[in-house]
Amino acid sequence: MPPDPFSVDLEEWLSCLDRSGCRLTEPLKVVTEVMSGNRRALSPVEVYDLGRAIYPKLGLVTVYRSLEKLESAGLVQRVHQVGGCNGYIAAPQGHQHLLICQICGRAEYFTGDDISDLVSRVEAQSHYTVQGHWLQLFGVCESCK
Amino acid sequence: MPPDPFSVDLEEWLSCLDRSGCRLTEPLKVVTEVMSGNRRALSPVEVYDLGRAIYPKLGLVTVYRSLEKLESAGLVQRVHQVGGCNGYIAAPQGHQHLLICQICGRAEYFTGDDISDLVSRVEAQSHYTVQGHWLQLFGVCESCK
DNA sequence: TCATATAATGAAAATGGTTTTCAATTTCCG
DNA sequence: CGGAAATTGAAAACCATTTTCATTATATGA
Repeated sequence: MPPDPFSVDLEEWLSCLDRSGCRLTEPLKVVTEVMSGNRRALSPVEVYDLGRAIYPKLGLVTVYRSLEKLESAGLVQRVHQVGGCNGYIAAPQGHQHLLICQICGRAEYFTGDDISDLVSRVEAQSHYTVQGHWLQLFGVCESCK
Repeated sequence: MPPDPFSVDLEEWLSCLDRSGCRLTEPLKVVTEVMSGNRRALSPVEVYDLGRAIYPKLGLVTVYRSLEKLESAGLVQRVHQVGGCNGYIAAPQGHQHLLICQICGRAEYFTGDDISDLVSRVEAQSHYTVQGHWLQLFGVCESCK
C-alpha cells in the first residue's frame, strides 16, 4: 500500500516549502493548510474562499502564487477534467494516478498501472520514443452511488 | 489496423455536419478543411490563422463556434497538454488514444490499451465504479529525434 | 426559380480567469 | 534588533472565450 498523499500532515508540507527556500508567511501557510487537508481538486477561487475562512485578508493573487510554489515543490498537482483544467490537488508520492468521482469530485490515487507492454508496442508501430503518460480514471465513489 | 482519423476526407466531414443539421456555410467549410487536414492539435487562434489563409474574412468567433459544432459532431476533440488545454484535433474512430510529440506537436492515435485488469483492481480497492478513462502518451516523433 | 424563415456570421462589447505592477508589509538572517 | 529581500494585497492589465446584435447566407417549400 503506497503512502496516502491526503494523509500527509501540514508540518511536512511546510518544512518542504521551507527547504525550497520559501518564506513561511501566514498566507502561504493558510493555502498550504487548505490544500493539504482536502481530497478534492480545488480551483484557485475555491482555495481563496476556503482560505479566507481561516485568514480573511488573504488575496486571490496570493492564492495563485502560493499554488505555484506548492506545485513547483511537487506538493500539489494540476488536475485536468472535462469541466476544466484549473483544479489543484495534493500530489502523490511516486508514480500514482487519479481516480475522480464525477458526482462529488472526491479523488483517490492508485498505483500499479503497468503499461510497459502497451508502450513498447506503440513505440514500435509509431517510431516515436515515449517519455511519459497521463492516465486518469473517472467514476462514481462509494457514497455517491 | 484501425482507420486513420487523419486520412478521413473533407467530404465525409461535411456530410456528417450536414446530417447533424448544420448549414454548410463557407466559414464552417473552411474550419472543417483546416481541422480535417492537420495532424497537430491546433488552438482556436491557429485555426483562425490557417483559415484566413483560405478565406480572409473568417472571424475568430466563428472559429470558436465551428469547433464547437465539429466537437459535438464527434469529428474533433479537445486535447489536454501541460502547456494548455485549448487544442483541437481530429477525433479517432472508436476507442483510441493520443500519442503526442513534445517537440513538434504532431500526434498519432493508437489502440489496444487494455486496462480492464487495472480497472477491476482499482474498483475493488477504492469501492468506486469506474466509468471511463483518459490515457495519453507523450514522446518524441521520428523526425524530431 | 424565387421567396422566405431562420441559422450563421462578424464586429464590438462583455466576461472571467490569470498575470503584472507597485507600494507597503513581513520574514528571516546576521 | 536592524535591515535586505521576499512576499503581500489592491488595482490595473491582459488574454482567451462568450455574448450581443444587426447583417448576411443558406436551405426549404411554394
